[in-house]
Amino acid sequence: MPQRVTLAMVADKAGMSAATVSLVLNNRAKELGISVETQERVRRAAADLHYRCNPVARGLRTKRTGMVGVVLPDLTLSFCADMLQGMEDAAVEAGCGLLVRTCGRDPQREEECLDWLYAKHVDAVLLTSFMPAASLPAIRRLNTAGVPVILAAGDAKHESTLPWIAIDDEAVARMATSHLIGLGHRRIAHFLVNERRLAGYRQALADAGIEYAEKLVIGGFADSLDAALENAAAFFDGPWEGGAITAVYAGYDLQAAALVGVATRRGIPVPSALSVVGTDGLPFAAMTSPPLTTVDLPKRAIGIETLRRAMAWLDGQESWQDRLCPGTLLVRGSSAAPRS
Amino acid sequence: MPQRVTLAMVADKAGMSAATVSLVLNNRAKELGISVETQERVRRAAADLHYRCNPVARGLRTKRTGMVGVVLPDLTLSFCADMLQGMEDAAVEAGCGLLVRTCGRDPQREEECLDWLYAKHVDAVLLTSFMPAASLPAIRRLNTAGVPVILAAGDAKHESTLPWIAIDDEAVARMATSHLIGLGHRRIAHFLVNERRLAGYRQALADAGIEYAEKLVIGGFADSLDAALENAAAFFDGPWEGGAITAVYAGYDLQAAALVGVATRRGIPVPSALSVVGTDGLPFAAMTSPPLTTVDLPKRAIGIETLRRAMAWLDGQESWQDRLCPGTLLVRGSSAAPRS
DNA sequence: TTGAAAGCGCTAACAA
DNA sequence: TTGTTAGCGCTTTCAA
Repeated sequence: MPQRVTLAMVADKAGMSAATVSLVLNNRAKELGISVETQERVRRAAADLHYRCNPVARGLRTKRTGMVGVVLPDLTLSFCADMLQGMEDAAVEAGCGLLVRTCGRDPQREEECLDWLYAKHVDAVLLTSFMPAASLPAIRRLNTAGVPVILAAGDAKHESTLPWIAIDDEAVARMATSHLIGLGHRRIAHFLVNERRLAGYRQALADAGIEYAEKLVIGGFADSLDAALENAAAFFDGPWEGGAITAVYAGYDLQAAALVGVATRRGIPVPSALSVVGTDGLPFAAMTSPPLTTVDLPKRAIGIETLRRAMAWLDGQESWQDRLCPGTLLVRGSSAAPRS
Repeated sequence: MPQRVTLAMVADKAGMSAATVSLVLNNRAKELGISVETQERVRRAAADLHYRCNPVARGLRTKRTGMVGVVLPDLTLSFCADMLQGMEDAAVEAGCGLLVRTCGRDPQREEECLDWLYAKHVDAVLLTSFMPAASLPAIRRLNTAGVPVILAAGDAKHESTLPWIAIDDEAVARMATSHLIGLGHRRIAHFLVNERRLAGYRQALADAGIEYAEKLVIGGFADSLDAALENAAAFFDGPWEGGAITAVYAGYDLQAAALVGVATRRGIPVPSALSVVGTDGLPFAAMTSPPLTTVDLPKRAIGIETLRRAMAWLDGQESWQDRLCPGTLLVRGSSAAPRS
């Protein structure tokens, strides 16, 4: 197991002191007026030896590890995985590493993750949380140590106290609902996700002069296919009333897909007897038959944006531009005009 | 921005030397015979001050960063994301961190990722690669520095030269094909994934005394839905011959789902006119109608296993038990006996 | 324009 | 049984 190449070895080979080598390799030659010849010698030696700065030693001095911590609920959710991929894209660009941790939906584990990242001396933390309130103490601990924590696509409740990048849920829901209204639907049910999507749904109705009816709003958020199928079955057995409702803004793709599946199985043709619109843009939304009309969410873009914000903060540009990201309506086969 | 607590501060508070504190906190008190009272004092002080060892400083001394590098093609693929989640599960258990990097299907980027992790001084690397041959130099560089590289669910070609944990593709394909044969199918097409799955498919046929026909094997691996749909269309226009084939072992869920979709659209009932079996156990496989019969792959388990192997290696247990992991047949709606 | 020296926080010989 | 000492490899004044 041969030694890794150190600064001292490069200095030796170049016949320079380690200090000079360090300066040159960190591109501070210009500002300090180091002779071009010296620079050449140093770079040459470094290249010859394939020198790579040891970030551990550097970190000890500079108090910067070049690593950003990421806390996510679950990589198994394609939403999270996509966002993480975005963060990774931006991390490569920024030259930093991503230290990843998952915590399910457990606030206690979330706090543990944050504390663990604190101990690891990451430079910043990107957090996607359903309830950041619970781990506020850990967040504050990080902040106190100078580590920014940025909320990515998280719950809105703490948007005011923490920097964040989020999905414009209201616009997303409005877009989906308006699409259905534009097709001619008037009685549109909504499967609840959160307050903001509900608000968007209501707004779209209001804009079109359609009266809001509470009984058309269906709760019981499903986080598994089985739960979504049950919700769907209950819907057809109840609120749907054999056709009184001609369209559903399902709020999220899992539920939307379940509705399409159950409808098909019950001989209710989609979209002719019932239009269904989801939200998320998950892969399986394109695989149902008919394929799902949905609002694609910019998961990857949010990841990129969040990482960039963190880097900007570390560079001293505290331009805390919190941001709402829009979605994109993908019109596919599950929505159409109601049959008259 | 208050100082973080250091060992020296704990030593001060406990009225002990830093060395002693270090020893106690690293649980080496017993072996060195440090008095119980001293231990108590030290632990108490550490707890009072909320001391957390600085892994950067420790890393500089011990040459261990407590971080494992992970190189994956793309987190957007649920296969990769699931495996990463497994690695994370095991990493938490092992107390180490995961430094994640993606490289697409680009061998050059793969090599860059490996070199980057080398520079970061990770303790081990877990690699999922379609063609590890290309980055063998980078792998050797890591090995030379004492960093093990373990192949997770990768290509088999280099299984002999690198430690690996892989999917038992042959068994998986045999399982899927045998399921169809068991239902009574004799003319079973296969969409190609790799040599081993093909071998498993052939073996199942041979076991049942069914003759292998090359024209039933269909190439053109699809890595996008569109490509898979095209493949499916071509299949129905060609080899299927209006019903000569009663079943397909599609080799991977994306292709299987596309076949089901296209069949449905063309009025070919699944499974009564055509049975379809996939492999992967991807989320969308449960959302097609009918839901897909598939062989679920133990993505998460592979992730766990790979990380554990890496830790075992670092602990000096070089028990290189390379391992083939089996899949699990999930019988759902897309497969049934052929109508006679 | 370059080098010498100190020290980041920790661990591991070696002393005591 | 505990403390002293000497670095790990790097950056950063300060001095030359």
